[in-house]
This record gives sequence, C-alpha cells and structure tokens, in this order.
Amino acid sequence: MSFDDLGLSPEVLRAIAEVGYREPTPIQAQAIPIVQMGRDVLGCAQTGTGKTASFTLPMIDILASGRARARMPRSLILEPTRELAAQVAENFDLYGKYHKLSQALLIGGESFADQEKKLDRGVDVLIATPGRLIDLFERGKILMSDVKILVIDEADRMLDMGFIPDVERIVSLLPKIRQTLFFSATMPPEIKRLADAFLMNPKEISVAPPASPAATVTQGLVVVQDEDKREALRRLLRAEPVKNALIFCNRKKDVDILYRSLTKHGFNAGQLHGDMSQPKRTETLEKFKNDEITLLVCSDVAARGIDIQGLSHVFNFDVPIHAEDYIHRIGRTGRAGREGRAFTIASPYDGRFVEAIEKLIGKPIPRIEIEGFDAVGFEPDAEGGRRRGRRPARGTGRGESERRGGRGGRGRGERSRRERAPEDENVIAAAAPAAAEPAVVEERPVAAEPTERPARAERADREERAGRNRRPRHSAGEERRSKPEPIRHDGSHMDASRSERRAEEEDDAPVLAFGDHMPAFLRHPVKRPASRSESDEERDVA
DNA sequence: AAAAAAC
Repeated sequence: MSFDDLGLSPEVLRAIAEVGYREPTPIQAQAIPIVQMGRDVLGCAQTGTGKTASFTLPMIDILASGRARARMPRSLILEPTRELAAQVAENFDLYGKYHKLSQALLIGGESFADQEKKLDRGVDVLIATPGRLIDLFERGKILMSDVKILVIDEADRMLDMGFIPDVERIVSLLPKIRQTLFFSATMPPEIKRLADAFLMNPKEISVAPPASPAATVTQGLVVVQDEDKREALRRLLRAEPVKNALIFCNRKKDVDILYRSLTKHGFNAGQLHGDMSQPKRTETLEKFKNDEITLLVCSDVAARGIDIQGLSHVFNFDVPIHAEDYIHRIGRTGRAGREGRAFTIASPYDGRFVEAIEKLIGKPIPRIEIEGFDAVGFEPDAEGGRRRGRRPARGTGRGESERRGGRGGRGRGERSRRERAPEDENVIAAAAPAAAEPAVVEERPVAAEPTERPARAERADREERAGRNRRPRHSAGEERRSKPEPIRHDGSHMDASRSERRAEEEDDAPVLAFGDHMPAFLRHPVKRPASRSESDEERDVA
C-alpha cells in the first residue's frame, strides 16, 4: 500500500513525499477514501495512529476547489486543547504546502485582532477550541452557514473536559447538510449518543482496540514512599537511555515543583500546564520539540494527542487517577511503530488506581526496582482512604528526620530483591538497563554498590546544598542549567533526610528580603494565588 | 482529585 493508491492530488502527494512518508497508516488507508467519497466517518482510533493526516489530507483536496467568503469558513475542526489545535494547523501547513488554502487558528489566550482579521479575509479551514469559537461567534465574527466539513477530534476528551454542551451548541449552528468526521479514542455510551446525533450513516473505522497501549511501549512501575518520588525519578532518568521525556504530574502545582526540582538537580527541563500564559506554553512546547529542552514536566494538558517525534520516554510522576489517562499519557511514546519506554512512580496509596489501570490494559504493569530503594508495597485500600498529606505538617522537620533514623534506600537494596516473585523475566533492572544508546541526561550508571554510605560524601552533600543556598539567585536560571550537572553520580544524595529535602524544596520558593540568614522557622514558601500563570516571572524576580 | 477551556 502506498499513498499513490489513495487518489490524493499530485500536490498533496508531493507534500507527503517531502515530509518523508511513504506508506499510509491503517487509519489513513481506511479513512482517506471514505472522506473523499464525502461520507461521514466514525473513527475509533488512539492518537499516534496517524489520525490527523487521515482527515487533513483528503480535506485539503476537497477544499482545493472553491473559495471561502468573508467570515464564512468552509470547514471546521474542533480540538479539546490549544496545543492540539495548533498541531492540526501545522498539519495543514505541512500537507497543504502546494495549495492555497487559507486557515485560521482560533484558540484562547491569544489576541482577537489577528484571528478576526483572518476570518474577515475568509478561511477554508477553521481550527478551534470551543470556547474561543463561541466567543467569536457571539461577537458576530463568524457565520457558520457555509461549513461543509466538520471534524470533531478527541471526542472522549471533550466529554471529560465538559465541552460537550459547547460542542452541541456549535454543531447546532452548522448546516444540517454537511460531512462530519468524528474521532474518539474510546466509545463510552455518551460519546456513542453524540456520534449518533452528529453523523449520518457513518462508516465506522476502528484501527486499534481502544484501551490497549501500543505494543511497542515497554512499561514499568515502581512503588516508593511519597517523599522518595523525586529521588526515584532522578535515578530512573539517569539509568534510562532518555533522549527526551514527558513527565506527568496530576496537579499543576506539582508540575511546577517538580520542574524546579529537576532544574535544580541539573536536568534540562521545562514545564507545561494550563495556568501558564499561552505564549509561554507555545514557546516551551516548541523548545521541547526542537530538543532544546530534554524533559518536559507537564499536566494532562499534554496527555493526549500531542505528537512529539521520537519521544523516547514517558514518566508518570503521579499515577493518573483516571485509568484511561494512563493510556493516553504513555501513548505519547512508542508512536508510529517506534520503541518507547514508560515508567510509573506510584506511592503506597495508589494501589487502587494502579489496579484500575491494570484492569483496563488487561495485564499487570511489570514491577521494576530502582537500585537502592526498598521494595515498597501498596497499602490496603482502607488506609488509602485517608491518604497522608503530601506535605506533612511543618515543624522544624527535625523530629521527623530523627524518627526516620537512617532511612535511606541505600544499604537495603539487596534485601529488597527477594520481593521479586511473579514475573521475573519482566523485571526491568532500571538501574542497569540493557546496553542501549547511552542516556543523554546521565552517562554513568547509578551506583551499584549499596553497602556503605561514606561520611565524606554525606558531608560534601551537605556542603554542596549549603553552597547552593549562598549562591545568588540568577534571573536566568534556566539557561544557567542547560547542561546536566555531572555531580553525585554515586547516589550519595540518597540519604538526605526528609527535612533536608523539604528545606531544599522550600528553597525553590521566592524568599524576599531575608538574605542568607533568615531563621529556619521563617523559611516558608510564599503563599501564592491559585493562578500561577506568571510563575516564571515571579521566580525571576525572587 | 484534577485537568482543560472564553473574557
């Protein structure tokens, strides 16, 4: 099967060839002829299957004849997130290179003026998120009466995000006679109902059983104490052959904390979540795609559909609460038949969430071990109910750390190994991966000898920490750390007590006016407003 | 429990 067999125009074929694609993916092979026939499509496909091109390619040819009138777009594509909308727009640029189609990207967070100007000039392709589209419609900037093709992408996600009323409203504004392409990774009853309402005699296309991660993704899961998660992540990052990775957190606040922690530890990281300004979001994603940033800490804004060429790894710093999100997240890697690796860091209280995920994907996620960490199990669900706060009440932290005594994964790693029972062949020795390409973030293997913790290293560790505190805060912190920091390969920082680590974390918070000698009891992070869209700027000021 | 999306 080749693209030449699909009846696409020479112009589109030329654009495809220049991008380097030769063979259509299964969904493209199935959907393109149907779309060309003008039929409705109900596509059940995971992201990463080439879904976007399955509608952009034939749409370009269909729209090639005819011209758009002012404010009357000829086609409309609805996307759940701004990033996805932007990605689809890029797709039209790419494959529509030899056509003169006009397009407009209507998303929030950007100026109205440019979008209105484009609408006035007339657009063949309108790509939008629901909110901004409705806003512009209510301002009288758009007339929907000429829309011939409607695409609803990621319908299940629109449902999750509560966009369905908006979508229904938008669809009610469109002509009844039109072609509709409806895509969803899953088909819960509510989505089926919508599909029935929007589509006429659709051709159903299903390319991968929903809820099954790409077979090319190697998965692993490790359970550690909450307070050890960052350390566990760093070790994984150093042990794995990471080219680039998405690191998912469940909360925006934690995205920010983890991003700063990783940056502090010398990793080349960026962050992406919905409280950031749109320009910053766009810029960060661009940098990640250009490999200027290696690790992107993100919320679920990036969980679905975002297409990053050759993403080597996905890490779940938090277990996703909704099992489907697990599939979406790890589906960012292993795309287009490539290999990908996905690791999940669970806390002892995530048992039931992990269970739900394993039930959904129909198999257990292989447990891995991280050198130097004790194997921790899940707490029974009863206790999970009153999950301990992520940040225990603050004291000086001293008593806590003393009670914990010399906890430190190191020295007890050996013992943990006996826990491995059920599926030894599946155990991924995360700390000593099979020789693949070397890690970008860390070339040397993580310490293998879990025996003694040299006091010298510990002291150096403390001094280093203290030194960092004395160092003036740079405003250009990100640039300063563009290269991984080649320190502490031996995992000596493992034994930092929890209080030390907490202090380290508070170190991230902007501290005003106390200089270096602020008393410890005052070292609380500044309480910030819920919206932290300017967090980067705040940090620079601090 | 949290994320996303309009101002």
